[in-house]
Amino acid sequence: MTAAANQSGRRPTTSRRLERAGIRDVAAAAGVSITTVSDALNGKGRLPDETRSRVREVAERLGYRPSAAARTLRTGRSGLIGLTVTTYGEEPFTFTEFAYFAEMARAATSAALGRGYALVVLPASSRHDVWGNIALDGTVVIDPPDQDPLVSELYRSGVPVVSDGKPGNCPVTAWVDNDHEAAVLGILDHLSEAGARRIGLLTGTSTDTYTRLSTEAYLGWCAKVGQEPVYETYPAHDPAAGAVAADRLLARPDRPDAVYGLFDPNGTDLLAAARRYGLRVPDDLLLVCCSESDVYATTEPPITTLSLKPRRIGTTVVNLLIDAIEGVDSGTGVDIARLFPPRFRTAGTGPPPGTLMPTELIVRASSQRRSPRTTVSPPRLPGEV
Amino acid sequence: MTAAANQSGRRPTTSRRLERAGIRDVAAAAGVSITTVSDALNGKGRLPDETRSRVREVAERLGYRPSAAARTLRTGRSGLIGLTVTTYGEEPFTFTEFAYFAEMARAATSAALGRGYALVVLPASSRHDVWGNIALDGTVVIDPPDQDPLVSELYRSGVPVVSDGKPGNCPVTAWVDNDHEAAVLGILDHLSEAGARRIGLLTGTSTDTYTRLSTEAYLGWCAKVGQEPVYETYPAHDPAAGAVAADRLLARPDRPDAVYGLFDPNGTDLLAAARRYGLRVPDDLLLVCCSESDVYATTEPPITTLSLKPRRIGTTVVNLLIDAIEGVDSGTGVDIARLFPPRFRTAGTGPPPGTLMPTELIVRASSQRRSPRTTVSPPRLPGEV
DNA sequence: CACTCGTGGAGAAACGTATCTCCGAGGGCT
DNA sequence: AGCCCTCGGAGATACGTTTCTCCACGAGTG
Repeated sequence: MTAAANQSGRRPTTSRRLERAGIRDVAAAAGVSITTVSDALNGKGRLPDETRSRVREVAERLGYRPSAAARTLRTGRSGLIGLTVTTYGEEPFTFTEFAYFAEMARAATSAALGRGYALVVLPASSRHDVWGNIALDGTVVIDPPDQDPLVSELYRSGVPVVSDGKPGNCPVTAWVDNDHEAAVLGILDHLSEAGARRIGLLTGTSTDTYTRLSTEAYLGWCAKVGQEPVYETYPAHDPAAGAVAADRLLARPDRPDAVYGLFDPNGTDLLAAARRYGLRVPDDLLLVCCSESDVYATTEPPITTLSLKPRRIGTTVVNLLIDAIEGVDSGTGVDIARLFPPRFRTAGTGPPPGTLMPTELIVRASSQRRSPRTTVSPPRLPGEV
Repeated sequence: MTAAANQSGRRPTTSRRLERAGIRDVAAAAGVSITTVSDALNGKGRLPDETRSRVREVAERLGYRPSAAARTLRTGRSGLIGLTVTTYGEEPFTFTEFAYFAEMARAATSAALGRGYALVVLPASSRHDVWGNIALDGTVVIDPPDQDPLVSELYRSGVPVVSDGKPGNCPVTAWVDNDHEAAVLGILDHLSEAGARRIGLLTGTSTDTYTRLSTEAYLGWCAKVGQEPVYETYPAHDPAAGAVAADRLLARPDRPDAVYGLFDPNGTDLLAAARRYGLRVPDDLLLVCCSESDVYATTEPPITTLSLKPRRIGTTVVNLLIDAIEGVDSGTGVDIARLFPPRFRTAGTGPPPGTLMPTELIVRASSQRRSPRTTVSPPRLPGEV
């Protein structure tokens, strides 16, 4: 083996530490060329099965593991996909803080792995330039703000970017988002049907697409049905502010008789606020909030939630991204037409193709006037089954 | 520029597509050698500040981004750390399913990023060999089972491995774990002091360290105080089985008057089972379960939980791993003595160094006989703030 | 004057793979 | 007999860094 290695003209160093076997060593041991080894292991080239299996066996015996770094350098593919959330905060890294992110990230990871890619979770910015140190085939960006410099930088360096959340003004390869307008309108209609006369909204101050589109849909609906808008805003990343805003909303003189909260904790906050003001849910106040958490199935009363189906989003985003990565290939650009079937594409010329995904309203007691008699805090009597 | 590139003797191809600027291009544009560029950008070598800044400026102007792949190939460092959970299931990828994993992974990610590394979440196994395709500087393994082939393989190929959970028979570089024995004994004592006469245990069937050590501690305690063990086991990854096991435990003729549940959902399951059997908590049944979820702060009654402090674990694991990675350096092995101060090392000769971290018992109403009168569902009176 | 020594920097060898090009040897066909 | 075609495989190059080695040169120094 040493002879073979030297014969191939390298490792002139005297101190032969134990090193991982390279493709050269396999070639020498199998008595073939490097090309043959590469072809045999990767199933390329034209080789008789006998040679192929022999090479494979030798490689196995030597414990040969191809160097991912070398392969990446050569092929330009790393099999790595970045996942980042840019909007919410910097360091504390709110990932998995909200159930939405956790679910979405999990689905994305699974989808990526299913296609042979791995996910790297990255912050929008960090002290060390981690981004520059990692070879990424593409990036998934969650909720990019307008003019996100990170996205622009990535796009400029040729890395495909697919965003979760319709991008405001970022040049992304593609995007996926829920149909927020339809979702909000659906909820408002649902609440109206349940008897709501004045529907309030608990929304955020940030400018991300979700907040913006949802709020706009609400305002538009108000204008259409002739209701005066009743809403409170707060910085969505501040949990304490949410409770305060919920309180404010219910303290208004024009107190709504139904509220939709855009963020996950709004449900409990609104419920608590309602209790403070002596409002019974759903009798005096109808409640819906957007959340992926199943704790709302067991609150008192259970709260109707809007699910954004983060699993579907995560899966779709990753698949779109990988399609783009593998489509870039040798051509000068992406064959977008093939990647995104028209049925899912928004009409338009220049802007990147987007996919709108439906949401799901999980109707529970909190938004039904005539609900199966959910008593407020039923004190179950000690007794038998 | 093209002239410069050709002058350096490459790119004989006629079709000059737009390519990312390489270090050569920067060198040519700045009128220095490649070495100088590399040194200037990496702050190595001996260069006058003037040269350094000039090179930096040229690189900036050209939008030069060093190739992570090439750097990795050359240096043998990728800046990537694998994170994997081997025990629980295969495909569904239970990550972030339990709050423990989510918290731990988040802390690990943060800690890694803080030191310039990124985390890659990987499954114990997948169809595509993702492991082989990624250059990993090290790996964090959560709860490795005995004789984990993955860990062995990693260790054999020289990748440092630090495990969360004391490894049974795996050759890891280091490990971190909670002091499960102390935790269980503490809980049992706590329950005894609260008046428990017969303490039951809800535990798992799997052989991971956590389950094993906890169960052994329980059995040992029973033997010591002379109580007959009362416990039920179930496959921890099956949520439905947990409810059934909880029911079994409370249906026994030798029904315990206090129960400790080893897994996150046990609290709600036990609570539900207690209701079914008409047992009041904590009056008829004391309850403690191990969980990171804060829903137990708002259950009826609030349930005492044991927190494994996953954030601390995640941070420690990653720091230990990076210490090992950066300690391996050029020497033949790790300078372990320097990395792990004696105060945290378990005594022993051969086995890998381990760190035991404390847990925290969050005492709530469910484990206190004389609790501050937590009324069942206090109906707050309608009124003002 | 010969010498060392520090400064600033250039050259070139890896790192380990994938792949493009090319080549020899048979074998069948005309 | 000459020619082409396919099979099986070898050689060499490029991917883009980092880093080891070495060199030129000017200034002190004995």
